[in-house]
Amino acid sequence: MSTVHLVDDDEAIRDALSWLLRSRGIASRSWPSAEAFLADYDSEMRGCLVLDIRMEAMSGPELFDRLRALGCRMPTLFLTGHGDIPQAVAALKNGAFDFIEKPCHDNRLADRVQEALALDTELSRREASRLTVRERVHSLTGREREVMDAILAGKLNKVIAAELNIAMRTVEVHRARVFEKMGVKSAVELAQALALAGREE
Amino acid sequence: MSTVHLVDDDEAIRDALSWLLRSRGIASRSWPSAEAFLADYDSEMRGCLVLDIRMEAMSGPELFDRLRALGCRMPTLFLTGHGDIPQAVAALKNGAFDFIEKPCHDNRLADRVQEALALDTELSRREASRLTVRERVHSLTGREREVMDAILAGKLNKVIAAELNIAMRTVEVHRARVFEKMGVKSAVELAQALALAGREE
DNA sequence: GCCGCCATTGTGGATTTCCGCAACCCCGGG
DNA sequence: CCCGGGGTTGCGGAAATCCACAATGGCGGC
Repeated sequence: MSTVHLVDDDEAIRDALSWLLRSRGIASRSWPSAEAFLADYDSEMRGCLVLDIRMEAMSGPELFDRLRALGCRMPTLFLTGHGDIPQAVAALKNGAFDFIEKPCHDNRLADRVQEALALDTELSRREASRLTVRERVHSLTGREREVMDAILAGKLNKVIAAELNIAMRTVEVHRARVFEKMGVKSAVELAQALALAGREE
Repeated sequence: MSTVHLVDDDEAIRDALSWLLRSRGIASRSWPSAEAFLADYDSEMRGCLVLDIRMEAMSGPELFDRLRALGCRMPTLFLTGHGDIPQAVAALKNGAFDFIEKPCHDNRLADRVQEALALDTELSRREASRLTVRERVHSLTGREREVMDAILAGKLNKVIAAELNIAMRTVEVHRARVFEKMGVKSAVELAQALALAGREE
């Protein structure tokens, strides 16, 4: 699953890199162009990206932007032979994981790739738990969501009842169902679950 | 308060930049060397840093590292005449706000400076609230902290009492004092206050 | 030795929360 | 027309929280 996705139009480089990675026990797959990769891209892909900056037709940064637009969040390393500073700055500020000049020490590159893979693993874990919470929130009915918001605002059931113009008993029922659907046992856990899932990107 | 702190060993550049900023209504102050700035540095300073990369004696990045070690978190823009990519990459990965080559469009630089100032304002706000929470936590006695942790773990008073081998009444007292000292009225608010202050850096 | 802070506990009552049991209304499908 | 889901409500009781009032003991500092 955790794979290095290599996009470079120079076959010699693709081969050299995939060999280097294999020697470290890292799986990789290569594409000769941005277009080719886009055609194969699947949001389930896990691992990291290693993109050449200059390629015929679509460039590495452009591919990166397209992938981001598609929701891809894999850590991305850019490789360049003749890059300039604005390019590097733009890439990093756009969220690239690294920007490396060719040629470079094999070890340095492989190390960074490994860090990128580790980061992806971590990000995937967080993304998964965030997704779980989102799904659960989505499974709530409208009324339940209203009640949940009020609970998170620290309001007492009686206050919530007054605000929504319903009986306290009804609030209790919604409250119980919110806890049940969200998989928590108390308001504190609910707050923490949402805080963890909502923030910290 | 919000001031641009300019460090460059070229007086002409210092003058040009401070003039440019003044024309935008932005206050600035200049230093001719990293050492001079360090001597004046005060952790209360607010605003952003604009550092020249290459200077006699201490370089911009080195100054940046020293300041970080001192707790300075002001957004930092690096200016360079002859920088290379690894330098730019290293600076940004170290948390620099931007890395700009001289010469550059005045507008571009001034715009970025303004963004940096805005970021500092936002960071200062968050830092302040985080500090408040930390102080409050610090004002808790040992027992109160233990009880607070248990509350955040969603435990019932009776359970907490059993774990700490004390009467439930005592837990209630601690609980009340925790809420009071932390400035919240419910466990939910407590959880949220800590979640906001602890995470999201 | 007295004072203040911290930790501790008890009593008793007002308030809230949590729940099982039972219902009713409305509405969109099959 | 019956069924299911969503929203609603009542009753009543067990359990928990919240609090005012009251009090004891230890410990470090003046």
